[in-house]
Amino acid sequence: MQEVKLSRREREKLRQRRQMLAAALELFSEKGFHNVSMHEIAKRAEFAIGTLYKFFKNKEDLYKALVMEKAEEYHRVLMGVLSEEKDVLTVIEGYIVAKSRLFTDNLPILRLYFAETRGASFNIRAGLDQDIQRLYDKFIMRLVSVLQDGVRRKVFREMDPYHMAVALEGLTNAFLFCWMEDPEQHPYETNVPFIRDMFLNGVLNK
Amino acid sequence: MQEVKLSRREREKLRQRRQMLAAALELFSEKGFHNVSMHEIAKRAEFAIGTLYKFFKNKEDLYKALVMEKAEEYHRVLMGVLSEEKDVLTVIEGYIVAKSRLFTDNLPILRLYFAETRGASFNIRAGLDQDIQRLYDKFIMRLVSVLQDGVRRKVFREMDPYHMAVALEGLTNAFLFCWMEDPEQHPYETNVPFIRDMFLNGVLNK
Amino acid sequence: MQEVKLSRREREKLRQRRQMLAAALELFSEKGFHNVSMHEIAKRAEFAIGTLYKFFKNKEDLYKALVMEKAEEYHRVLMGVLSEEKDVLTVIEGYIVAKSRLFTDNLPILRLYFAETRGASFNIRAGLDQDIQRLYDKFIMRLVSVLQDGVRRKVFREMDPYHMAVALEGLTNAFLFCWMEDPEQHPYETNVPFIRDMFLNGVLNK
Amino acid sequence: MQEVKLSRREREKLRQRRQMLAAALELFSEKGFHNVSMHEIAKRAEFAIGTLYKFFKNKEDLYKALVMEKAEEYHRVLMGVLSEEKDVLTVIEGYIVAKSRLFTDNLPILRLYFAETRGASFNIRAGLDQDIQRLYDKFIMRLVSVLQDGVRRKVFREMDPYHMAVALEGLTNAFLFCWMEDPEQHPYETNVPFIRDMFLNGVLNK
DNA sequence: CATGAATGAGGGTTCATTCAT
DNA sequence: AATGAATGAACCCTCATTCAT
Repeated sequence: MQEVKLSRREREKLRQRRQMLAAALELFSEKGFHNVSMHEIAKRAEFAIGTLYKFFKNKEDLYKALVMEKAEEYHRVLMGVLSEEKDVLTVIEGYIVAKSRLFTDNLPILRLYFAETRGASFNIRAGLDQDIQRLYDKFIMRLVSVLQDGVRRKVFREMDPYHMAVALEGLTNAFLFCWMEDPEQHPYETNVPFIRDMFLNGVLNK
Repeated sequence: MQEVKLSRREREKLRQRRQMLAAALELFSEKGFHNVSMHEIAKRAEFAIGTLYKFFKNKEDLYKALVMEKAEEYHRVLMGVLSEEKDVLTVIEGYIVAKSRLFTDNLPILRLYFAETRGASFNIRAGLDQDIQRLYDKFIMRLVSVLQDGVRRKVFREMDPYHMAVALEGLTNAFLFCWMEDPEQHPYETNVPFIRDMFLNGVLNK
Repeated sequence: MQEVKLSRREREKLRQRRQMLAAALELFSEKGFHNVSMHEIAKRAEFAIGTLYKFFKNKEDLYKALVMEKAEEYHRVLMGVLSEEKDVLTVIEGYIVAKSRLFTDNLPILRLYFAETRGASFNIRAGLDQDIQRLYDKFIMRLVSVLQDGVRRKVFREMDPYHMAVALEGLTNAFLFCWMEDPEQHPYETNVPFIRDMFLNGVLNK
Repeated sequence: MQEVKLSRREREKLRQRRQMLAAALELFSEKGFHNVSMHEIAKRAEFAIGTLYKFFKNKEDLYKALVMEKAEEYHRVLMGVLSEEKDVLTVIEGYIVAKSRLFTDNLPILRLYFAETRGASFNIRAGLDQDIQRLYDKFIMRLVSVLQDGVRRKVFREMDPYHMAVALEGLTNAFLFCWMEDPEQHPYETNVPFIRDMFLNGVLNK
């Protein structure tokens, strides 16, 4: 929508920015934040180092932009799925499928994403943590409300829907981690139904 | 037992080593591997930088020693629990309890532990990854064999025990992460039974 | 000739490089490789340490560049003299004169040069040794062939021309060392004819 | 003579000192002054580092002791030869032979010796230079007086005997350097007569 | 406005030397 | 007297960032 309004100059800028972020993503996911230099990024993106600094005020800022951008994309996709007006079970399955696909399509960013949302996020000083956390909390709240709805409709047992959400997150992440480590051995097609059944067995009203 | 044999000199050495590792753990878990300097660690441990290098031949070695030491301790504890000669359900519950306690008692090291066993560890070049991975693989295999036994005894449904293990890991980790982030909100006492029920509902033979 | 083509930028670069090498030469010849720090060189050359590393990838590289540059210059000059189409005696005398002048004009580099062509250069790990050695070997072979020519033409006695070359080198070096240590006492004007006579008395056909 | 007076304690001390110097010589001549650590020397000599420092107040002192000891030995030997009551020609030949033998027997120390008396002696700060220089000057003066005597006796031409000495030094060193670099190619047996003839042709009265 | 040369703080590491035991 | 653990100054080098062109 708003894209219509962009001048040629602004579009060009955006293209350059994307190019830089893409180069940075490649390098960061290959070698990690601290093992990549700004010069390296500039070179890979085919810009001068000074130009890089015109777009991002420092290395941390670049990193944050990179992770946030992807986090927002994920957020958008997953929130979209959770907001569909379908019955709970379909929504849940849809969520599992969508998340799996997200992983499958974006392997490189995932290490970064998890490095930040989970555990090992001391790479980067504060700030980023909070922004991502906020996004993630919003998402969890949405998931909780979907599950709560399922409880209200007696599709699920009487359980704390927050716990249910945590369980679902744990199950999906665990299998997707397996897939990340060895895609052949743990294919998408086996994981998705297994996660779904495992989850539903734990929560469905008998 | 063997400690009786240690000379005063050796005991002193061990005490120093522990002091250094403790200082390093504090700093690494506060700021991450790359944001901590050897000088900083030496200072916090109250030794000269040269003394630090007498104990650990370089920064990576120190880090590896730190993480491996803890990993081996966890491995020992959890393997012990999984090897008890009790019925499967008791063993599983015992495992959940033990893992919870391990987390509860060792919060600082956990970020490091997860940074290494899970995804985002480009912090350290190879080597460590592999050693820890090997330990973790061994543990998973033990867990798989416990679950497989449960399947054979018809306690559990006919399911791939590896998948079951992944599911159990996913559930425990997810709840323990929650606890890590906000211990008050997600107390140990609520988490353990929830994890257990969630897991068992998914796998028990009806 | 080719200098005409250099852009202002390139000329500036060259000037800086020369400045750094000059500073390094001063310091190295004052205190030796190991007693000079890169910071010291940078400071004396009036550049930041980082700039120094833009030009030379490490300390050894800088040292090697310094020594090789001069070695090549000497090589060029002396080879030139030995290649002139004159009678052997003139060429030999020309060589003695040229070598003396080279010493006289480049006192500081000489200690380095001798440190490398002669004996005591464990300062620097391999590599340089070989490159310089190769250059020096080439030069000696040229000298040998000049002397051999003299033997063929019956100007010199029937002697091993390699031995003659070694003798000539020994004589020139010895006198030039004396001059290096005390230029007043052992002036160029007395040394040159003495070296020539001494050498010729040893080799001339009577 | 004075050794008779040494107590057992003092003899033991001397033995230790020699052991340390021997270890240091091995290491220095293998790797050069700056690439050998005091710990390394202590270890090779099989003493504690502290004991090393009881004998030599610092690394430079150890180095100086090492080089001076050998220098004095050489000095003694060569001065002895030059002081024999024989005719000049025999003395000169004796000197060439003795010097050759000294080289042949003490290859390891030679690189150090030349590093200090010639050219590349910035390894060590002043002090050593002067002491060795003084010794060497004494020796040269002795050589000069031997040669002067030859001139007086009309064995040699009317030449500056100092120049003659320098020439003799240059010739012997050059051939001995060749031998150092490739002992097979430049054997002692060919070098000695060549040096003698070369020198004598330059100086003998016809 | 894009560029990339220049900067220098700060990191990991070594090793000569001291001193309590 | 002999020891060797402990020290910390100083080294080489990297890289995020700035700014004149």
